[in-house]
Amino acid sequence: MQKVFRQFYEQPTIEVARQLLGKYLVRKHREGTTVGRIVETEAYVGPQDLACHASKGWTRRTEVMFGPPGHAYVYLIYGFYNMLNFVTEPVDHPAAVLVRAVEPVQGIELMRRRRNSQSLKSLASGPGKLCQAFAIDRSLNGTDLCGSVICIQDRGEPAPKLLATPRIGVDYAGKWKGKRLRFLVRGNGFVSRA
DNA sequence: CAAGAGATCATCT
DNA sequence: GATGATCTCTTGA
Repeated sequence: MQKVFRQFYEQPTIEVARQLLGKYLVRKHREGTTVGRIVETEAYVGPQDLACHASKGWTRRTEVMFGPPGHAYVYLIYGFYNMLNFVTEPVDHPAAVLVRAVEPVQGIELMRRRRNSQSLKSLASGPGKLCQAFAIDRSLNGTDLCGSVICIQDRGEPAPKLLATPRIGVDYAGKWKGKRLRFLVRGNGFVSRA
């Protein structure tokens, strides 16, 4: 039950994305604490990565990615859904890991209420769903992951078996669209898609 | 079950 | 003024 330190996030983005699988996302909120086991992530590795928002250069939106590692990058997509990312690598290397799915562990009733859904599998099996279940929105952009609002716990379980696939929804990214930068826990039923 | 449409808005051009 | 790192619901078989 060890909180992950900042130096974990400073590693190469792909390493962070892989090592996050099997760790626990902890979100503290006045309504209660929600916890999920991370089962799916995607790496957005830097300015040369055409699928990474930072490939467009520094903007107010991507500012957080240019800062120090171990902070949350949260943005709104399609006018509806928030996406939760963790900033990785040293200052001035803009990169992040998108957290795409978790297996609900604690605060399940709270998640059901927020998601208006009974099915355990649909509570956080996708980046938008996850943010809804964990009450994460743009107001949390820039949150320090070494604080108490959002953090990652290593509960000491051995690294799960992985599967690497192309990332979802980045068809516009040219030669980067086919790169296998999406990582899932093999055989886990809580991923957004097999 | 698969496919398609529609919802809705912050951000950047 | 265009455009998404998505999800849900409806349709039709």
